[in-house]
Amino acid sequence: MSEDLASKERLRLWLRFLKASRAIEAQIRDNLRREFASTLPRFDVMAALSRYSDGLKMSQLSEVLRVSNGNVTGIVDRLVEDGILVRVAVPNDRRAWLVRLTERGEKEFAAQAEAHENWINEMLAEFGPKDAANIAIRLEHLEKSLREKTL
Amino acid sequence: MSEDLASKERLRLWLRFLKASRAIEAQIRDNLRREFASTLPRFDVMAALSRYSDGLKMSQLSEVLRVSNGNVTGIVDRLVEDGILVRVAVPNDRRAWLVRLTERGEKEFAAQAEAHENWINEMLAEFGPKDAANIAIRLEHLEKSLREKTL
DNA sequence: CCCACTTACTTCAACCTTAAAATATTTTTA
DNA sequence: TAAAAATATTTTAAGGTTGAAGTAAGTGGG
Repeated sequence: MSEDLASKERLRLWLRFLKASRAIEAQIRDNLRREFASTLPRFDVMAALSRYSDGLKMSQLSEVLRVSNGNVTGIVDRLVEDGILVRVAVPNDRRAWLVRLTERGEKEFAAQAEAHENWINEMLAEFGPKDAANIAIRLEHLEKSLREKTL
Repeated sequence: MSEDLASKERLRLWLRFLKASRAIEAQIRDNLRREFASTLPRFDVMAALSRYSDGLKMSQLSEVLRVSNGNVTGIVDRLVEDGILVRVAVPNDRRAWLVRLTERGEKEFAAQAEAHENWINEMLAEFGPKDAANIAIRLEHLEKSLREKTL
């Protein structure tokens, strides 16, 4: 089983994949910290909410981000403290909260998102638009097949 | 700047890339937890040390893994408690420690590494050996160019 | 109506992570 | 050689992450 050559090549692929992914992520974290005094998880929450202007319930947010409920609680707590988000009560269900970007949060996210796109554009400069599109589609397939396997 | 189409394609590529990478990583973490009651950072430390049978100094370990010094301290502490690693004093330098796998640590790592290779092999089954090799090389370039940019 | 079940969210304990400060030791320099 | 600088590591504070346990509120069958 472990002398299978294809298996070794796939392992090698994964190790490269992980290394590249971590390098890019580290750069983004660093930039967010230095230029916006923020973090990637905070950015992720803002990005998710920017796509839902009506807001999301806590559970929907953790679903979208694929992280645990308790995790979202902590990040949202801090973003609310900072005036980036608001929690709004949901009519007819006193258990649930709707979370939305504040006006200030929207402005802040717009600035961060533009910078973020530029960082990526520079880091992935060696990929032409066609290459980028092709690989993106391939990765989409991979991610989908993984999701099916994990059902 | 942000209406550049290539930029949008690269951003899309990065988001797919990150999603796939996180999905694979999550699966590995889950498997490590369930089958070995362990974690990915612990696995990474063991993997690094398995390539250096003479051991590594703490600073070398954090260099190889590209994580902070303090981080390595905590993970190694726990692995030492569990009998997976030993800290050995370095002659002529009382500041430094050499960290090595114990015999038990080596056996434990061998078992985990084999399982790990099999998990990857299944998850990346849709990549043939040639594809895997090609993409791996491409990612190696990417990672190298990122490292140069960050110098 | 009420008791069991489910749902929405928070809290908790343990671990991971970082940057910055602290400690201890070695090396360099004045 | 004493003081300063550099090196090796740990500690600390703040945040992120999870699974599991806890709290509160809605839902439904008997």
